[in-house]
Amino acid sequence: MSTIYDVAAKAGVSAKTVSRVINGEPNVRSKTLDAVTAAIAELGYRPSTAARMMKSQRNNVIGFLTDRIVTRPETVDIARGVSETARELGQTVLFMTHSDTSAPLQGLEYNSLIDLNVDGLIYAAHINERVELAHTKLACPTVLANCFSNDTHITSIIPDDMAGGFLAGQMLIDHGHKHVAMLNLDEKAFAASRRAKGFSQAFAKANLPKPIIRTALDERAGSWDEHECVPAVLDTILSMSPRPTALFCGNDKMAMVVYGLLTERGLSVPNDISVVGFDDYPLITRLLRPQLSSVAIAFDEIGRRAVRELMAQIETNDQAAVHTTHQIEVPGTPAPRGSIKIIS
Amino acid sequence: MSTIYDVAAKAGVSAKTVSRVINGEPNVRSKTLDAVTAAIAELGYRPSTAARMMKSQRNNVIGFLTDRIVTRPETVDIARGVSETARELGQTVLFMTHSDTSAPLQGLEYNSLIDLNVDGLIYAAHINERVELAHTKLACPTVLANCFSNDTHITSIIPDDMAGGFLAGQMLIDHGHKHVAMLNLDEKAFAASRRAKGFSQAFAKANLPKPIIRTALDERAGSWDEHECVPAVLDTILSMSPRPTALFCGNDKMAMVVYGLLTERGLSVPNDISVVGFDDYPLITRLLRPQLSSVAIAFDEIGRRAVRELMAQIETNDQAAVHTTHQIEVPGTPAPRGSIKIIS
DNA sequence: ACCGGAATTGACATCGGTGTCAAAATGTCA
DNA sequence: TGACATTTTGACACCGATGTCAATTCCGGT
Repeated sequence: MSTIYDVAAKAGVSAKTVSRVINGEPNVRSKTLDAVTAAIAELGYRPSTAARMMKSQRNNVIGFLTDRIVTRPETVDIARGVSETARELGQTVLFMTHSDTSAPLQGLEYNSLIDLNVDGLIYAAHINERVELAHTKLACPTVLANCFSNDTHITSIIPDDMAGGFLAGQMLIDHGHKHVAMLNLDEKAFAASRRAKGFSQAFAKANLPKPIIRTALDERAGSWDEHECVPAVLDTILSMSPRPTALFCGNDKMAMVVYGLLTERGLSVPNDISVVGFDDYPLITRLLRPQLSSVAIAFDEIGRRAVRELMAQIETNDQAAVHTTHQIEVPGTPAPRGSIKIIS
Repeated sequence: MSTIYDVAAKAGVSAKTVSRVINGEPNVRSKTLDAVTAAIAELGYRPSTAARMMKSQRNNVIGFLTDRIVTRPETVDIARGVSETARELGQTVLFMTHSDTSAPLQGLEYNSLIDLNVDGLIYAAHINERVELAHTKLACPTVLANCFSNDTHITSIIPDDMAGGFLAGQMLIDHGHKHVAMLNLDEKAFAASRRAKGFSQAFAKANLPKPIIRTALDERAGSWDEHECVPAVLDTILSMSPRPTALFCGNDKMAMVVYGLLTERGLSVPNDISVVGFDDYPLITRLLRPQLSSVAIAFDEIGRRAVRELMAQIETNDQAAVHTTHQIEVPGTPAPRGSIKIIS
């Protein structure tokens, strides 16, 4: 690999002048500029990032730390948004996944990122909930994505689950549904409870009866379980009278399970009952028959906002001040499809 | 951030001695060692990677470039394997996704990685097929994951699709199936054709009739299409006599669509017909009812092998030689579940 | 041709480490 | 205790870039 000195020698100028050309500084005679440019092209020269880093202290590298990458479309989409926006802003992203998820901003991977001298860090969780941060003083500017902290100094970008739940409800109301039920995830979880709340609000606002809301939580396992809880709760709902005309599931995965259960019970979607999911995960919503209606959360947009917020922090070099709103909510979009029947 | 000189001053030794301690070099008096260690601890000193990089030329960083990260469980699993193995070997991984997928080892992201001075590079494709490499001379040691090149100098780690297809066939044979059909992806694609070939071989080896193999390819779109092609081809297969007792789908996504189509036609899985997928993508195989039988490809293992091969290359510092086998095939595992009926 | 001020350019120090090699300290044995 | 081998340590150059500031060149105006 050729260095700035090779270029300087070849162009018959000093290293500093080459440096000027590279960085587009003014006050370089056009003849000199041409000679240097030619030498650079001829040698295939690229400035060493290492040396650059050492001087400037700024690396143009931001870290992206996530609690889980596997099977989590949320984090993948956030990562894509981060990656694209970072590219636009001339930043490089260093992706890492926590091996030990017990503490968000600690551990091997966190230290790796700090050691690599990232200018800033984005921490993304696979589920929108509050995280406990051990450090009171962070090692670098930090933005949270899809999770939040009670520390008001830290900016976080989260999906607007309440508005999302509202949209799901509105979608059903728009199709003429009046008596509906929700099959919720763990209602003690932040995101799930907010979705349920928004869902209810849509019906309240339309002066319709309060929807039935049930949780399919396995108390022991701490999560919903497609083998026992969901079938049981589903049967309870189906046996109600009047039977709800539509079912809002806590997320697309649960909706997928519900499709199978309804088929087993001889009920068809949407003729016998309409179904709505949440997340709009294409692998599920597009491949199910009929296609599943859902509410899309723009996780890539969450990633984009996170990068922009982070860069703003890095540039002002002042984490504490500036931000009046330290919690930014990104809205969702309704995606109505064949799984909702129109009731006239 | 404190530097090696701060530590040296605090410990009352020279910078070089501190350097010796950090790198665990021999010939340091234990008293000196203690003093330096204490000073390091007290100052919370961490060596600057930038400065280190500049000297050593080795960064302990490897690049991971992928053609697509979105909705592709394959690449995600490869990434996980890479990430974990790299950690074990003390390497840091720099993840990047191609913005322009036209050429595998070119473009903005490729240059970023090279500029950041990665010691080596892993290129992962979302589909196992041949890639055309523009460079004859690579900028750094490179290993391909889930794709391969005709250049025998380049090591590639790929799934054994043929053996996988064989396993799918064997799984059906073990359950007593004799007349079966395969609903294949694009048969001109490398992976798809190999799966079909392995599938046929299983029946040939068991002296059973050759399975029916059909492609659900939309010629214009260049890929299979769940709205027209799959239903049409499925109907053709279902109207055959004798009707096949089982259906091997080119991948799990197609199997998921087939579930919906069979339900629409009043057929139930597995009582009326058995279904097998490929990839064992948990989101699909576990959530469908009945759970989908599939063949799991250990993509994380592909990632692991890729890192190990890459490190071997970096250490011998000799890309061309050493490797007699430049193409390593990772086998799959059958995952039989409720979607296969036992025929006695 | 000469002068002053602005535009260009280059010498050199610097960033934070590591390699080299010589100097200093220590240990061993007669 | 002195001679010599061995261990331990530090001074200094260097990696490849950029910031500083002084030296040089260029230019128009007299």
